[in-house]
Amino acid sequence: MAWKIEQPRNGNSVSDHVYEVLKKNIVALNVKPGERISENEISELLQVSRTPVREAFIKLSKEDLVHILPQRGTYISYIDLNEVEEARFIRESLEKSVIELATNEFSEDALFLLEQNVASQKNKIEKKAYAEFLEVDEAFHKTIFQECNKMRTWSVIDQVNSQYKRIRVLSFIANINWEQTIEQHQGIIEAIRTKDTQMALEIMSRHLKKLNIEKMELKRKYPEYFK
Amino acid sequence: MAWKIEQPRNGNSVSDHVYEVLKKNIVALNVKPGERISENEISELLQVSRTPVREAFIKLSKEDLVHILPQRGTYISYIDLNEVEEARFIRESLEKSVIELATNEFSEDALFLLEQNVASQKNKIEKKAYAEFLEVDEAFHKTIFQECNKMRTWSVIDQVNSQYKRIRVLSFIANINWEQTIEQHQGIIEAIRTKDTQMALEIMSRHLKKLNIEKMELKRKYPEYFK
DNA sequence: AAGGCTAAACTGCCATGGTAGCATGGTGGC
DNA sequence: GCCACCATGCTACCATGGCAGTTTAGCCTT
Repeated sequence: MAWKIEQPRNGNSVSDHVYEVLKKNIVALNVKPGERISENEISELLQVSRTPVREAFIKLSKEDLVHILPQRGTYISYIDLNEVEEARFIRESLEKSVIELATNEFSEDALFLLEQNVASQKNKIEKKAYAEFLEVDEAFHKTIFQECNKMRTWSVIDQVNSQYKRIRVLSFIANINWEQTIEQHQGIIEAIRTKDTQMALEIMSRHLKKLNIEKMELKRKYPEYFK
Repeated sequence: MAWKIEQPRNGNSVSDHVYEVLKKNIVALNVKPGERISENEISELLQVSRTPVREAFIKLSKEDLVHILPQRGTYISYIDLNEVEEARFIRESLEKSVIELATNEFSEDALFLLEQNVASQKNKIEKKAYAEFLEVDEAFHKTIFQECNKMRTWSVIDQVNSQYKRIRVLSFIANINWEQTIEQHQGIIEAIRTKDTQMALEIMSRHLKKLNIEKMELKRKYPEYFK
């Protein structure tokens, strides 16, 4: 129930703005799974009419972040481990395909960007700025897709992964080891640089499978968030 | 401009109904890329108010089937070969990952379904029922995902592929050889049965790369549909 | 005290009206 | 003939009202 709504709408339409505010709050677990929200409630909260709110609900339901029951109510979805696993499966498949491209051809400039990014990651961890770390982490992967000219593929991942971003937020709270994540990122850079496809595939695989180990533990610790 | 709107709405909401009617017509190329449509026009055509039409437009724009220019108009998207290629890339990646699962474990019942499906494919081709063939073809692939318990992955493909379904419709008109497609389907079944992962991967790869060859030719033949 | 009924209070859904932004076509000035 | 200007008519966007279906609360009956 601790909504954060302070962000301004940068040129976007009202509808997009509502969508983004809601999405951020859901993913950051500011609003708990199972909680009921309504068009009226949100429209008052954000001082807009019900129409854009409704449109935002529809978009969110397409990503399974909310669950609309016609004439009954709209609820924040519980985290569904089956769904998270399939999101991970999809992501692994696509990331592997792209990293394979990356080990064949990758510009120096983009490599530099990745290096910079990892430096930033270390910085965020030291400062214990976990939320910011997550963003930088995402940016790392996104950069690879960008350089391979596969931005649409990235947007597919981005969509599917709103699901499991919530799990990563939980990981923070549970304090999983981040050093390993950064090491893996450095390994990926190295593999791209040396054009070692096998190495890249293997690291990426392990990198994304980490989540598998965490999942069960998190569900045990925070059962109220799960289905 | 030859809309087909006769289908009844089966329990769906009005909004979903409008969405599906529009999507089918766009994919089937009943309405040409570049053409302008408006909330008013469609709402009159389907005898509903503008709200559900607008919601349908938003959904379609998420799949890049239409292009919304705020305060200006909404246009049917041209077929963008770059986009089609990326859709193909995504599909190849995911289909390969799933077919690998399928060669490890697949029930007899599901294998039987696939056999039946291929029989149906032959039938459709003989009857020259091309539109129906496309549906059965889709069902073939869908069945594999279903058996592997990866329906969400399928829905990702389904979404991304509305793009290139339009190309397949064009393929009909151009009369590409369908026998090869059916042969490949049979090959996939055989590979699953014998648990021959390598064979399955290779056939699937060729199966989906067929489109690559057709693309350029189709663009040459029907430039008015392309960007 | 417990169960059953009704009415009020919700929900999301759809219709409709108003508005700002943009395209277009025509007019007047040069 | 050319161009700046403005009126008109379009668009998607958002606000608002009414509605049918559902939940819930409270009263009444037993």
